[in-house]
Amino acid sequence: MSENKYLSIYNDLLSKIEKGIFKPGMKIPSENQLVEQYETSRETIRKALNLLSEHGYIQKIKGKGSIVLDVRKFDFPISGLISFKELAQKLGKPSRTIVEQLELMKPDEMLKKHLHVTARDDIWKVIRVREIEGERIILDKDFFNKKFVPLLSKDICERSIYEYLEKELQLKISFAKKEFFVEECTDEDRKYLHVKQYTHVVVVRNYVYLDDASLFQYTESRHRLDKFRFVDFARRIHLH
Amino acid sequence: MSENKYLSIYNDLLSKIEKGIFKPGMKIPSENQLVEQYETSRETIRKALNLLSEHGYIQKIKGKGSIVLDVRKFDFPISGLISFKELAQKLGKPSRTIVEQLELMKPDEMLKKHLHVTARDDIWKVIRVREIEGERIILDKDFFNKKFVPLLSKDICERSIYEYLEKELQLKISFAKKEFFVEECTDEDRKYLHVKQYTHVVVVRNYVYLDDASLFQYTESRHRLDKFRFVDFARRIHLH
DNA sequence: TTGACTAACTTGTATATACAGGTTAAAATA
DNA sequence: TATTTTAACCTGTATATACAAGTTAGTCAA
Repeated sequence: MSENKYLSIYNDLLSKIEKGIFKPGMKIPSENQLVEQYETSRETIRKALNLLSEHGYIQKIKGKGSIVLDVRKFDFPISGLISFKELAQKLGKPSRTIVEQLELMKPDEMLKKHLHVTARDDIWKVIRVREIEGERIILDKDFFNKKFVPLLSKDICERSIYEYLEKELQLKISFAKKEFFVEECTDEDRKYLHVKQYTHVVVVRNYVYLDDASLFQYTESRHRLDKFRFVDFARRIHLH
Repeated sequence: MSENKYLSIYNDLLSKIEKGIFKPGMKIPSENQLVEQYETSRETIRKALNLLSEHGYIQKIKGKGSIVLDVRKFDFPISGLISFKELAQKLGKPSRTIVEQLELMKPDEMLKKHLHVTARDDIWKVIRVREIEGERIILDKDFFNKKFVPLLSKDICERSIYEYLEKELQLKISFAKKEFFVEECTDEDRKYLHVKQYTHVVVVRNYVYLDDASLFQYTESRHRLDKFRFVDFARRIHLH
């Protein structure tokens, strides 16, 4: 599958945790045992285990071993970089994406600021509504610099833009910065979303960067208050 | 300072980024140059650089080097494990902590569920209000298992519980899981916070774990809508 | 029986080496 | 001059070794 040894070991162990072969509270095999199982060196095993640890799947305890953490209660991984399609698949709820707008435009002041572009650049603007169990919950406004994304179609936007960007265009999405806050409903929110009686929406500003640290996408994701949920895992660094 | 080589290098490079000695967009010295500067091995340098990369301070580019990312626009690090005291210091705004309640109690059903305790356990309950620039913005409800925290005082709660736990009790706080959502204001919210006209609050459930993966603290942090802000950094894993 | 010690495990850190593969600029060639 | 090649960098991965330090269970002695 993967030509990368430690990543494929990470993936293998992760799937064993997700499938429940390794259960929460349980010890996974020691580093030396894994060295034998995967026929590799200890450092390679440690790279895989450290990734699991950083992402909150295991806890390493010096002298004892690694135990599996309980992730089931936190099975809503908006944290990290995951597309709506991937998320919807994990949730297992009937969901749908409706493309409301798709056009090439010149950047306004807001975009010049958020997407670091000039008036000469062309920008793809995509407005999509995410429907979960028949309710219009999320309004996604995506902006791409045409320099990185020459062509977009309604069909691509309905399926998964990420899949298109990574598989077709071979863009290497590397990291994202997210900013969360709450804002009053705009007319646009009321137009596209079923906001019910709510006066506010949760806004997630998402800045997505490529491999070479160039900003190529800005997304504003507007969530209906009552349906918003976000989960985060963080480790504390002790300087000792 | 630190007896740990790669962590002290991480810290040193981090402070150079924060002080602006290494500026955003700039290349930091190559791994081999850092090997000479710090008189250590390349793997040790790489451990420090990988930490910086995971935390969003630098971007490593194969064949080229590592460039400093722009963190100034994201200078509100609620992400990660940071106490209110540490946060307030970074913000540089006048802030105050008011202890509204401090008592030893038996767990109710909610706590039995969230703190994984039995009816026999004693629980410290701390209710504090965080005031920023004179406004009551955040309501923190902390619950500690007495097994881990034998004694608490009003004085400790006003200063920093974390500092007390880590420095005095030598507890090793290791990781936390956070859950964000929006909820309708309760009477308690209205009693303790200046909620203004708002009908909802942002709730952050915080589960804090020690070194050995034991859950020792549950916190419910209730933020006034308009003042809530959260920032997140995430990297995408490519299986290649 | 109790307590101290020891041996055999565990993970954590530091080092060295080798090679793969991306980047860049200078040197060689057409 | 324009293009190709090469050499010297850069980071990424994989391996091996050594020792530090925490945990555990069994052994031995008081």
